[in-house]
Amino acid sequence: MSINDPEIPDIVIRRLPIYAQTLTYLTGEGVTTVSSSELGARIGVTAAQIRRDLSYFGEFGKQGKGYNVQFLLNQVRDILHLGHSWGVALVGVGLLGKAIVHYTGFKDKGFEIKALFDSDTRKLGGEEMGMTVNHFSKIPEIIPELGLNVAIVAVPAHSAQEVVDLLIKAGVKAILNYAPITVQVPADVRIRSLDPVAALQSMTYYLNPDPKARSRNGKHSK
Amino acid sequence: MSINDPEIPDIVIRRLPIYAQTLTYLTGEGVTTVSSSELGARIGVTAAQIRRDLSYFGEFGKQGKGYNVQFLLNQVRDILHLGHSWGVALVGVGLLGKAIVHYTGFKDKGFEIKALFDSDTRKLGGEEMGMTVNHFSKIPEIIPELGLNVAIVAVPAHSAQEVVDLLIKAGVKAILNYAPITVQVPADVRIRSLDPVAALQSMTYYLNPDPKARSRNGKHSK
DNA sequence: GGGTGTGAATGAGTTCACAGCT
DNA sequence: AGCTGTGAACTCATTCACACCC
Repeated sequence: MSINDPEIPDIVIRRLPIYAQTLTYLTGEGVTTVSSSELGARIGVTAAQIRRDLSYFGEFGKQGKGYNVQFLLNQVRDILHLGHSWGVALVGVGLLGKAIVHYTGFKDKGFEIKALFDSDTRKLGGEEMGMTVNHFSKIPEIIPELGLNVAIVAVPAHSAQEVVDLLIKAGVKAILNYAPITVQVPADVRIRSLDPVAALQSMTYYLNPDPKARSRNGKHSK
Repeated sequence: MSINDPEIPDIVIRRLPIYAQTLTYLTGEGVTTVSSSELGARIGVTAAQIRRDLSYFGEFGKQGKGYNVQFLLNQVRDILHLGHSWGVALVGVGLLGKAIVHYTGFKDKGFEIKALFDSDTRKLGGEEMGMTVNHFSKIPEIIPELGLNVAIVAVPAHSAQEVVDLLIKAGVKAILNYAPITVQVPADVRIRSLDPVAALQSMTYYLNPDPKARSRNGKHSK
């Protein structure tokens, strides 16, 4: 029941990292015990949802008491396989790619970038954080060699599908995509896309389209 | 019916930018007409979902024909209020913040960064792309002055809530949050968070926790 | 008393399937 | 013939509400 139960909804899986994150902050604050309603309030979901989500994986709480923060955090981390460091390939070493390589958050959380790829001949052979930049064509060789099955794609939209196809052929099973385009992957490969512009566009729907009018008549203060 | 219909599910709104993006690529390819099944195949959703989503806003297609790509794109852009440029405040000018300022994708898509804020005294008064870096304390003054109601938060987790509170008091109604923490906002404010680590963690659930074993016995090539 | 875990009820979102238009 | 727009059916997700336990 713990190994890859396909009946657990993906939407539940996507909430687990938020639970882990929040539990981590709670340990940092010295909180040892938390109830589903306290945790829910902190995350912005209902207590029932927290309890239902966790119930897919086991019984982690104590009636009348709540959850032991450290214990629950360990459990969630186990479920997500966060116990060891995952090696990651980064494709695309432009402005965004460089910011990603230098961001310490990945390594701190167990995702260590171990190989860099780009197609720009001016970048090839260059170094970032002690790693050589290899051409796309080296993907089929280097990725199996290093045993990587996680990749970050930070290339322009027009080469994203090509890059993703190469990665998948090389054995990658999880892809974080920064390119603003929908990429096709087979069912046994996971992909998540981060598109800041799409996120902004989905919020402007709710905004008054004429901000000048709003600021002029002072309606901006709620 | 076109102005802020609250019965339209947010999940539909969040798909519209993807439709707009895909329709934009289609115009670039010279495609003039598209059916719901073609568009769905491209995006990875069903034809029925496309038709249902669009039906919340009007009747944009022609039976037996499909949708005119340019017309549908214009309609979706109107719905999302993408017709003009939105002024944006950026809070946090660290590595990530700098990458954001220099990324041309925001301006190209109508989100123009017009003010920079940070709390680090070493950065204050400095410039990025011709804009001065102001202290957090200037938020209540500068944001209403420029009439901004969209903001990007790229500060460390520990100051995210404080910054968001300041922004909201200054009139911001839409926030793109890069800090890996859940931030509380009132119901009339929209917030979307981008957390690359959380995205990766939600995928490792599906992966074999021991990649060494996988690469050793060659199971990576499917 | 306080809080979990979970059947049952409800609500939300997706897909079916087809009438109707071109 | 081909494809939209949409009631109706269905599936999936959330919330209710309570037995049970600490």
